[in-house]
Amino acid sequence: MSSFLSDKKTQTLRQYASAPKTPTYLLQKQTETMDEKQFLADYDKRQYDSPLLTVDAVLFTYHEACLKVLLVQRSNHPELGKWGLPGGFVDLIRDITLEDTVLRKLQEKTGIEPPYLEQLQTIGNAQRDKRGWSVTIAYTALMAFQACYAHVATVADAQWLALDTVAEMDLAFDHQAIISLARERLRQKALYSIVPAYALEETFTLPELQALHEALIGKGLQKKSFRRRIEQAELLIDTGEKRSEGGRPAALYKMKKSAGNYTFVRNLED
Amino acid sequence: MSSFLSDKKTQTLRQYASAPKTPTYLLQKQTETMDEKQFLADYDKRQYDSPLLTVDAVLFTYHEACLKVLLVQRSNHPELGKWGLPGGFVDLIRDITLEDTVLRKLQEKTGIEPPYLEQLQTIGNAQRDKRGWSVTIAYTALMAFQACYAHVATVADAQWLALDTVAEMDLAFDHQAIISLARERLRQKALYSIVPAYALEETFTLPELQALHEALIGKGLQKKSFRRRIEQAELLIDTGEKRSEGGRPAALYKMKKSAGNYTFVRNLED
DNA sequence: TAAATAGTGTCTCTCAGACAATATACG
DNA sequence: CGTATATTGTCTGAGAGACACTATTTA
Repeated sequence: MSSFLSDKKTQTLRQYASAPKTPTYLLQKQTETMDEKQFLADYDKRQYDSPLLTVDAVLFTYHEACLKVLLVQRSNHPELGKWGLPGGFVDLIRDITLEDTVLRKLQEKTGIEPPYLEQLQTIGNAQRDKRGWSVTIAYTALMAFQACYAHVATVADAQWLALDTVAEMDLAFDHQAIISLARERLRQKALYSIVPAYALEETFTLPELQALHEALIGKGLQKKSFRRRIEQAELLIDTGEKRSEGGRPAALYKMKKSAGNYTFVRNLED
Repeated sequence: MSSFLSDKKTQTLRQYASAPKTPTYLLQKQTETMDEKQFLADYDKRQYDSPLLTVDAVLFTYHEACLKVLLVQRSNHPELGKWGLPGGFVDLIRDITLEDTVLRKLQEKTGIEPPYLEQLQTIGNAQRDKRGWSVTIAYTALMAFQACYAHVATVADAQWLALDTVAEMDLAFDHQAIISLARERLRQKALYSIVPAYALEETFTLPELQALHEALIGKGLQKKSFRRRIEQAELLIDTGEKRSEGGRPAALYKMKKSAGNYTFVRNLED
């Protein structure tokens, strides 16, 4: 606490080191607010040439034993006609945060807000967009296929595409690389969390969740190990319902509120 | 592969769905390049009001049994006089990537490039800067204290401050929160990697590294466990040198090239 | 009953935690 | 030698991997 006070003192002193000898406590309030008001009034951020700023989302889902990602076909230059990630510009009036921007864009395409949204990475350089220096803040999102299928079907330029298919396509900008990055990060999460469960319906079976993790990790997992760790961490609630897939019916679970934040201390084998 | 081709076809067809009946393969090349050229010529990104974009770095080091962060005192409005993170605007001419921007800013203050630099998080909202909608791409960086001490001493507005001291200060913008975020992330890394080692000199002892991890985690660690996992993963090179701290001299190690990327499958206790 | 899918029992092996024991400096 | 710090030995326990076994459904 004493270090705090002495730091504040240093701060104030340095700030007005070369100012006239008026008592600091008077000078401070006045000049500070005046100067700042003046500054903000004069300030026009357009005088600084700044990079183009966009927000993009890699929205995954799992449907019919297949990882899919939502793409939209570009209706504007540049890269007109190519498929790419849903995204766009920040609306300085309507959006309060960057998440608002992503959610708004995803809402337009899917009709709903994804239950999982996390910032992935910001990519910015001089070459990724022909218009010049450009920055995109990329997000990873997960949602159930059924929850938005009807709405997506009504949006002419939006479509769920299997990841394997997407890998062969010529996407806009560096969106192919961004998808790879998102997938790799999600693969990691599959090793130490059950975050991928957000790509399933609200209730799901354990074999279903395991299959999703296996698809992400690219390798089979031991049923026993998979169940054991989830049971011990008490991440799921047994709904009591069952779902049959031709054999013994499987128990239907839903996630506990905080299940997405839980991380196992020990990873699954890579 | 066939799905790839059919996708491309869809793409082209959709793109010119309402265009005249000229053969597509002719029409495509022409109109596409023409339109795009025109578009890029007309394009002036300043016509779109976009958020203010900055880059900031949380640069940590470990010196005298103490975690420190490099802060600079602001010499401009807004928040003039307050201490904050080193950072600034992208130089659209000189910087090719966002990393260039951070490295340039850190170079100015420390005289060197940090051996560890990783994107932390991008924070963007309407309130964090009085000038309006503002976005900062925050990075975490680590470097040795000695490597830059001399240069930092020559920079009047830059200073290493202990994290405990910083926690009590009134920093510019949301920099306090960004530092917390960076610290928390580094704490996590201390549980499953030896990334914190980049905050030490190029050669260091194991007790030294352990002390750093303990400072980050906020809890004592078992010497044996700590050494064992590092030895088994073969992350360090024994330089053969020793350093004495009053008792038995400790072996001096340096990191292998890829040691920073290694993650243990099993975390230390939280 | 056979096939299919779900779920369990149990052994092994790896590795972190605990802590005692030993090693090598300096005064 | 006594003190300080570094390094090792070794036991315990948690939890993942392997895989065989049991359970519950449909055809």
